[in-house]
Amino acid sequence: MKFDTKYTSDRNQIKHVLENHNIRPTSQRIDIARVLLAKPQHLSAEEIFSQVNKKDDLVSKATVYNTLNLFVDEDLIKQVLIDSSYVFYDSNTEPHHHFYNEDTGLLQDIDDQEMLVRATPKLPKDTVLTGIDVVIRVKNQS
Amino acid sequence: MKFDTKYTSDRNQIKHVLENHNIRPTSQRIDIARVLLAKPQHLSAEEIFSQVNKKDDLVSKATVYNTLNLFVDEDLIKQVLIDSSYVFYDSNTEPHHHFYNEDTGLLQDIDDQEMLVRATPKLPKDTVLTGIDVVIRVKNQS
DNA sequence: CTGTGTGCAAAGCTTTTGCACTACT
DNA sequence: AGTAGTGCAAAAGCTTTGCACACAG
Repeated sequence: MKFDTKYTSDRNQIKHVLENHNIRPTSQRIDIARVLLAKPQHLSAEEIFSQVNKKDDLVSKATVYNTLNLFVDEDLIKQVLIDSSYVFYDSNTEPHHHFYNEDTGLLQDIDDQEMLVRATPKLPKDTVLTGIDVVIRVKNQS
Repeated sequence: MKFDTKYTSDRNQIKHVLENHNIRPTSQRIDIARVLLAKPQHLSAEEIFSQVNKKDDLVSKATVYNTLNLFVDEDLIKQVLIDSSYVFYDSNTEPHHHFYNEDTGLLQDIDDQEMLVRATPKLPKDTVLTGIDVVIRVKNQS
């Protein structure tokens, strides 16, 4: 698979990425996207908030949350649910799954080629598939 | 597989179930377990809180949360993470996976025999498996 | 009587809402 | 000038903490 060109720190490229996802590129949104799109990564809302406001207080927490929800709705990023009230935002929107280390809190992608899910259950009546989330939980060898 | 005998509404049986899981059977804990163990089901903390306090206010919200965490730690129930800040507590602790209907919010078990997961990725170095969570998201046919 | 365990009010989080403001048309 | 979109303070909601009380040894 070709490397997705959306990863960048260039404000102008980010502006185009946002526009491609039907998101008006305001300065707050560019600041937030700039943190997320620096590379494929998993960040919590809190981490994004503090990275965005590293220099000065530029963007409020409410805006960070609302913007992340917007990005998720527009398929720019994905939510990954790991732990009761701990949500990660994943800049990689390709279908993929995760390792979660319960000791360290580290979240790690599972290489697509290594993961084979034969999920063949009949869906409930009159429903269509929207996604499959797999989290493999591990802990450190004691 | 034999039907798990832990499902019951009998206070005395519940007392024994709690003791088998190293949980002191106080009246609050029996009230909470009684709601969960009535049958295999998925309930949110809020639903459990209101069912427990249906008649009078018997158990505080803090105690409901702390008790649910205790039950999870002692493997009496399982947490299922579905949606940003929506945690279900599942009285079925057998390994199994879930359908989640995004339109209705309904959470449904996937029959073990219908679900075949060939998860063969190499675990991260020096870690051991603790669990695999699969959530298949569906929506109503439009 | 002492030490461990328990329940819950209050505190501390995380997330959403409602509204003043902005900026396109 | 009107209307849709935006950002954020304040509100709401969820979960944990810390401590007074209860209970077992």
